[in-house]
Amino acid sequence: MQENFFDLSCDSCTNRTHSIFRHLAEGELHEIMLNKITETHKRGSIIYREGTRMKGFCCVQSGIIKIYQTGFDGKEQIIRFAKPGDIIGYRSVISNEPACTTTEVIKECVLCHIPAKILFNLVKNNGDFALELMKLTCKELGEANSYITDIAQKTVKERLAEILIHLDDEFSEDSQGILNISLTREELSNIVGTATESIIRLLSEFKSRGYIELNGRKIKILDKPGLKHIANI
Amino acid sequence: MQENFFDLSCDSCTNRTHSIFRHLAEGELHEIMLNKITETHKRGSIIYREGTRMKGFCCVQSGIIKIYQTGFDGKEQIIRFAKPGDIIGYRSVISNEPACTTTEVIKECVLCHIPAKILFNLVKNNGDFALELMKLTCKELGEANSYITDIAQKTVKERLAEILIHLDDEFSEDSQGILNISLTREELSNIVGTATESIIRLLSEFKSRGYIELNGRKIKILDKPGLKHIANI
DNA sequence: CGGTACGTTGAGTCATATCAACCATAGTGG
DNA sequence: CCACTATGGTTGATATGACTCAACGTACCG
Repeated sequence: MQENFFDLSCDSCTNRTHSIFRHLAEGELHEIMLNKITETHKRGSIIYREGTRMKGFCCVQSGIIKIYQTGFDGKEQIIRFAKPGDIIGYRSVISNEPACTTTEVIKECVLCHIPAKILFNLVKNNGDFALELMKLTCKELGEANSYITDIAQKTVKERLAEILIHLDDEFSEDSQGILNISLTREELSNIVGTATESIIRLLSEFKSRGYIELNGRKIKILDKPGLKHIANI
Repeated sequence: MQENFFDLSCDSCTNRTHSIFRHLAEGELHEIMLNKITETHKRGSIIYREGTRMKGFCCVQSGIIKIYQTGFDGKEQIIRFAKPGDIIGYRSVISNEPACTTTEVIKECVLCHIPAKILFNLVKNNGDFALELMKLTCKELGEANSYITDIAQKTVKERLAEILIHLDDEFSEDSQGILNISLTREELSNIVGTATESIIRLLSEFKSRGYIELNGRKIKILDKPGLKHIANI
């Protein structure tokens, strides 16, 4: 973890225009800039753990973070990823509960840490921001609900195909189908909710059938419609 | 569906003090009362279906509603239940997406239908309400995340035990362990995410081991700690 | 050069789904 | 009033998807 003394101002942050902060007044933005701490975190470092009382939340400036829960036997279940423009930790801040997820850097990232107080003030005093944040949460909730249905009803093969589609949508703009996120087989299995060996077998099946191309952790989607068909979407 | 001409005023609604509306100003409450429509819905009736564009949301005055998603092959996955004091449909209103769940009455209920506009105004103009609603959404999101982990990692037996615990917590105050909600075996299987036959077999196993007592759809919890142990919680 | 983490493959096992038959109950219509 | 039908519940037999275990290959790193 390394503190940056030349913090990027939020004004010039290229993520802001797509983020939750896009409608803030100048004063509000200024308030954030005065109070935020910007840090670089290396791959593998933990931002916060399950059970932590959060004193603030984070805005992702660059990099990728995996957000997971630890199950009874210690197996991690990846809930989602955060990428530039996303915020993490806000859920626990708002509901004032200990964090129910652990967040770990999987691609070196720059994070802006923002105190809880600022979030509360924004929600209370800026109706548009409150609505924006509500929309975000509601969207996440909808996705979580859909994932419950999927995991409960679909086979591992269908789920893997679906996850590949989602990863492609989220992480491979203009890269011709190469997933711009590097995951171990075990991490893939922790998204899908299955055993590592199952993922390996299914990936090589998808490869042999021409749906994907494999090169270590690089995965290239060759036949997206085909995968969609497998995934029933 | 039957309209009640003598709507209960929100002032005197006994649910309000525990609900999202507990901190509203008098004027805001009055605004709701002027615009709401109160209706009685019989068991089995659908309040809204997946894909519907919502023009408002509902506050549950009495009864129980099941909220589910329909999977690829038509099998329903029950996401949660709504009981007196809960609100339904607000997620789609806020995120301005078509409803992603279907809601069906499982115990005759009285619902207050409230226009979307009122919800937006409250979020925008009443910071405390916005915060309260955010808290609710964040709590639901946390629960959804936990359920993803459970469904992905626990066995059917563990999940059924856990669901029975949850149903007991939610639906059997002062009824000595008798679940105050009547569900078919199929509905139980649609919560747990398994086949009806599996539920039947497991319920009779739990019964034979003295964890529960069965009488048609009436389920009585005899050994809650035992069930918690099975569920790993 | 050995160590550690990750990836792969095969074989065996088990939990759970599926299929099929049957019973109980309640509501329906002639 | 009784056959008729629909719905829900139960049980047993069978099939299979997915997990587990074990062995081994591979690559990177200090």
